[in-house]
Amino acid sequence: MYQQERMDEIVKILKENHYVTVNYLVDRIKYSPASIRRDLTLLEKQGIVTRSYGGVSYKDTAATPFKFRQHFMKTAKNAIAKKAASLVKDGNIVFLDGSSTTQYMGKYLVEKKGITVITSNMLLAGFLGDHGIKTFCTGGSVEEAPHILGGPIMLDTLMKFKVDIAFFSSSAINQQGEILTMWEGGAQYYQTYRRCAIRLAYLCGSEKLEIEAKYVSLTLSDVDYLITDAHLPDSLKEKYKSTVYLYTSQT
Amino acid sequence: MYQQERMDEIVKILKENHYVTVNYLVDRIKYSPASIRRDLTLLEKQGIVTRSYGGVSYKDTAATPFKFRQHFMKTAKNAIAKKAASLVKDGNIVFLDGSSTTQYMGKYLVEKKGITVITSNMLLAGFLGDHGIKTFCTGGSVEEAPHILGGPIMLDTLMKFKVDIAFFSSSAINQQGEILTMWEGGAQYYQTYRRCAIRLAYLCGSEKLEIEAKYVSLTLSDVDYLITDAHLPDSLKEKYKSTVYLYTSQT
DNA sequence: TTCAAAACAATCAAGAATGATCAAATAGGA
DNA sequence: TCCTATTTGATCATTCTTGATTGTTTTGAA
Repeated sequence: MYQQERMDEIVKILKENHYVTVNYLVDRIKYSPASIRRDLTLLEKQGIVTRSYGGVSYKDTAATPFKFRQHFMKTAKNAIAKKAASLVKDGNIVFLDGSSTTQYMGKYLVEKKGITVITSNMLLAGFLGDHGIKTFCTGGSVEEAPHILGGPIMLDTLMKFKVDIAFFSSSAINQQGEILTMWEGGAQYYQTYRRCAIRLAYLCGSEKLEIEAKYVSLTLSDVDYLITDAHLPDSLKEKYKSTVYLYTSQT
Repeated sequence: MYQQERMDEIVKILKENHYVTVNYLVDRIKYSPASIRRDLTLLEKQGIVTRSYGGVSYKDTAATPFKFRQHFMKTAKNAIAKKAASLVKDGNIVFLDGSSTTQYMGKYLVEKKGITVITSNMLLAGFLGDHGIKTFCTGGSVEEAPHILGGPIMLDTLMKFKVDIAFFSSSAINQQGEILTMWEGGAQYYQTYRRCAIRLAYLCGSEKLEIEAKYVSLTLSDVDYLITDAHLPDSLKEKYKSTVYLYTSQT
């Protein structure tokens, strides 16, 4: 059994149980504690699980809800969001996906004139609507995070719009400039964004850099803007500088 | 058992009981009071519980990102909502419109097994999703009330479902049993509900009775259930008793 | 207000889990 | 077949958790 296979097994077990001890995994997978731990370290890095002393739990974002407060905190996500919002022109039709980074764009978007926003984040939709922005919610199935929508209905609705600029975020981006996701359906989402939007902006926190994840969706050459708070490795910079506008926001 | 698992257990116990004593937890979880207390300190820090001398209570408002408290107040709307929810059978596909009355149905619906809910109320969608109900949000344009969706997108999405029972409310109902609305597009909504749903239930607070409004949408003979807290005039009772199940809920 | 009992917080030693390191085992390619 | 690069499991030092002990705070009754 290889590492990847083990990690798949661990995720499978966690989907059934939500929480298991390391010893339980050692028992079931018949590998040394050291190897299991290594797998868990990786899975945690990919954001799939949350480790705790003695065990692991499957990361359901619903367990750690954040209230929709539009702080003016000096976080990395905020700096990225601010830069991202500056790409929106008055009158634009804008799409924001359900990621936590795009949520931070809310408070910067309310200052724009005559824009229309489509989003799959219900909290964000409510916030923008409340602040006088013409807002559409995509609809769809309520996912793990109880305010994010997904599924085919969400994509169907999105495709009804001619979007000027779409903002999204993903699980990871690797050395080759491939935009990756941890879950099977993810690729389809990003590819739909690409089809619907004239300009596509990828928001990438530094924690997502040079990490591997399971599924490939787009490559950097598919996006028009890359907004990050990290310094990209030179290999990526060279390779994509002709296709991607790079913005590095410092906090 | 490790700390994380214990904390999960504590939250689970609190979801059932709202308040428990520390000793009770010690008894049930079979760990030392010191450890239980440590767990509680952490849970309090995370904003999940509130400690008090001798016990803990569950802070359920923090658990949902929506400021959506489902009171058990003895209001008229509540009585109507409770009766309405009793019409939902386990496994049903249910539609709830964006009216304030249907919103009260949330807490009664979380007790049903295997139901699917479609709604144009974003707060309700979040609440139900958070409580483990398979939930779809219709999508659409964010209307005056910043958590209610409407417009053609909303109706398009709704029409994708084969709904067992739909619940809605309107502005008024007149002496002739005509269901009225104050705004131009309203009729189209109700007519769509009728088309999509096998059974249609109309929730009618007493304040809506025998009032005139501008636009006609359906008549009482189009709906299967009329749930109200008011005594209908005999003229209406007579006229429609063969087609409508009438429930009068007293507060 | 005072007092005793119960609950709580702080501290500590023992034991368990973890991370870092390294040698052995394994896989893949020449 | 041999060689190299990677993966694995064992070892050991470190960190974390736990329940007991101690002293402090809160509570409710006198």
